[in-house]
Amino acid sequence: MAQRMDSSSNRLDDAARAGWLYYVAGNTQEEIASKLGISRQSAQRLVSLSVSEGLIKVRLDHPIGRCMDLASRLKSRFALDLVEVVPSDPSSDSTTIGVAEATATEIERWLKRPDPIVMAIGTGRTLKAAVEQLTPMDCPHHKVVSLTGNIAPDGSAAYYNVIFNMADTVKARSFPMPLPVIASSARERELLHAQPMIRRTLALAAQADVTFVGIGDIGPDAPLHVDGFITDAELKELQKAGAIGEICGWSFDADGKLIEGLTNDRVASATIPSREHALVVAIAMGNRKLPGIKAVLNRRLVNGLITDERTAEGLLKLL
Amino acid sequence: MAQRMDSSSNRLDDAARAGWLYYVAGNTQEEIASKLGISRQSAQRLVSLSVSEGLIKVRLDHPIGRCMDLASRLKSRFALDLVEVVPSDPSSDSTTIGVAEATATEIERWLKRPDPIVMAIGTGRTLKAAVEQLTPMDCPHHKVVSLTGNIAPDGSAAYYNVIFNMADTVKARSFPMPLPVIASSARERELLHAQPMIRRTLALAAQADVTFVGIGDIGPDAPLHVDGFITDAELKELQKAGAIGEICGWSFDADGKLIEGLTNDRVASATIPSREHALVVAIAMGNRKLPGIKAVLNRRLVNGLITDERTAEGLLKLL
DNA sequence: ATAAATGTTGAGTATTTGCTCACACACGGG
DNA sequence: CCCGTGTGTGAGCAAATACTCAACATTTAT
Repeated sequence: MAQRMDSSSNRLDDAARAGWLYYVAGNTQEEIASKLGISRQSAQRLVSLSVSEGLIKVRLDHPIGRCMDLASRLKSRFALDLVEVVPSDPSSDSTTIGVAEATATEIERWLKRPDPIVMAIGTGRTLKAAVEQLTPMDCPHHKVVSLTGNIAPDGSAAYYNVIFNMADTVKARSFPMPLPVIASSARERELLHAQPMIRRTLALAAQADVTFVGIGDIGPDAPLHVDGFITDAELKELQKAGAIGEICGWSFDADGKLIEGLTNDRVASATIPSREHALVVAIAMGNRKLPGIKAVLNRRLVNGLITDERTAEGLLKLL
Repeated sequence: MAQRMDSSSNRLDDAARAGWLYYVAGNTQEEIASKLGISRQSAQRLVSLSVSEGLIKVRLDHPIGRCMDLASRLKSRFALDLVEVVPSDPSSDSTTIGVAEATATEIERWLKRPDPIVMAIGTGRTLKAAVEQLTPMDCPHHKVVSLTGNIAPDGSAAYYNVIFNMADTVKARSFPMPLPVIASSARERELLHAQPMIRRTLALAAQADVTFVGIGDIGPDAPLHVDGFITDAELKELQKAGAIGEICGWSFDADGKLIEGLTNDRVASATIPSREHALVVAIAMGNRKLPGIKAVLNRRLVNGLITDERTAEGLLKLL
């Protein structure tokens, strides 16, 4: 007489059945056990087996599901600690929509902590949009320090410096940098950085617990140039030297390596805090920034990224 | 300035995120809580929301998954309490493969119970195959009662009567019916049923806790005819009267209604136990039996069904 | 403007689940 | 035939999860 089919396939069948009863039918493992005439533990093992054997597939039917999938791939691909991928709005070419809100949420998450932290903030349109999304809070125990100078070339306050807005909204102690973004000479930068107050601010920035920076591109519409921090000639020189992006004014090439000389000799911003000791989050989206983001990630300059779906896809596709 | 997007979509987003972290990334709810900066309870609610909102879809990548899906549809469609759908072997046209094993499993499940039960058993090829799959056990506390006579027209033991095989294998107390399947006349049936021993057996069958019956077709190869219980002429008459299937010899039409007169006046089998008080499981598969199964289910003659994938599909497709 | 209705939250608690361990049983080699 | 070896099993326990409740916030209706 035909013997029972071999037990291994039987076991997988049982596992499938148990998994189905558990995940699809919503049975408890004890119910499954009694239905299958086995002990609860065995039911548990079967359910667990159905998962480990890959019989059970869960998927998330929500736009955000895709985002989180991309996020987790970026995370492992670039050894990141924090990745937020927000849904892309196909009908918008804004470079802040979504990421601004997400960044605000992430900033608030840090500011909600009861223990005092030091948060460093870069500059740029994206960060400004993010800070505008912040909910007013009361965080006198936190310190917010700017990584970049807040003086525009014409002597006015740099429009995209966000430290004041931020400090206002969240009532934290703020540490702006009363400096130009790019000094007129390397010598001037040394002098400025030698001032005790600036030194203290720079030191504070260096020990930030968390840092948020934007990434600028060095294309024809480079923000550094559009905002008047660098001249047409300086932009061209940077491009010729291979610069494809900048963070807080520090230009880097396609490998994420800082350009030697040129404007980098005069950038008055604090150096980007080390990702070794803290969370350094880059916020950037859009095709124009793609090569810059790629370079930053490859070079491991940051360990956090907030971007959108489309950009995330681009990053992963570019190998 | 644009306000935060309305909270309902935000909430669903969070739910999706939580659901993703929970089901896809395998985080614990406490981890999710800390990552999202909310309380553990809120994380639990979000996860639960993601499920109840249908954001999370689980599916089973195993042949049996389809079976259980079919089973659950049959269950609700025909108000059944037990449905087993086994995978179909496309390369086999056996009418017992799979269902035999499944039936054996189900029978064993009942026999494993420590409290004494009464199990009624019909007859037929399918049940015979099922009983042959039974694992030897020791169940002296249970009673197994046959629903049909075990005497073939030529006076020999009916081949497909399974009560003896079964009792042997599981060591249960057995109650066969020393009767022909179909008496020679209505009057003879009355006399036979009036015998005290038969009456007791019939009474026992009527109070069975669980019943397993096969379904026979009334086509050209009707088992009743092939096995010699009815003549060619009787088969034709039944067909003309609209019979399309039989259980334990009781013929019924496409609505599941018993044929009046003809062989049904002489069927010596016990009446099929009522599904009101017990589990009555029909075991049947194959296209030939499809109309019969359909009729039985529509008429609610049984509250259990063991069949295969293909047949289950057929049943659901036929309206 | 007030009250009712609705929804959200955290705390506490009961239930459910995952894990470890010791043991039993079958299989295959010496 | 006996003895590893390895697989499966159940008990017990720790962790994780689901549920209930009361308080509070927010919206809606009068």
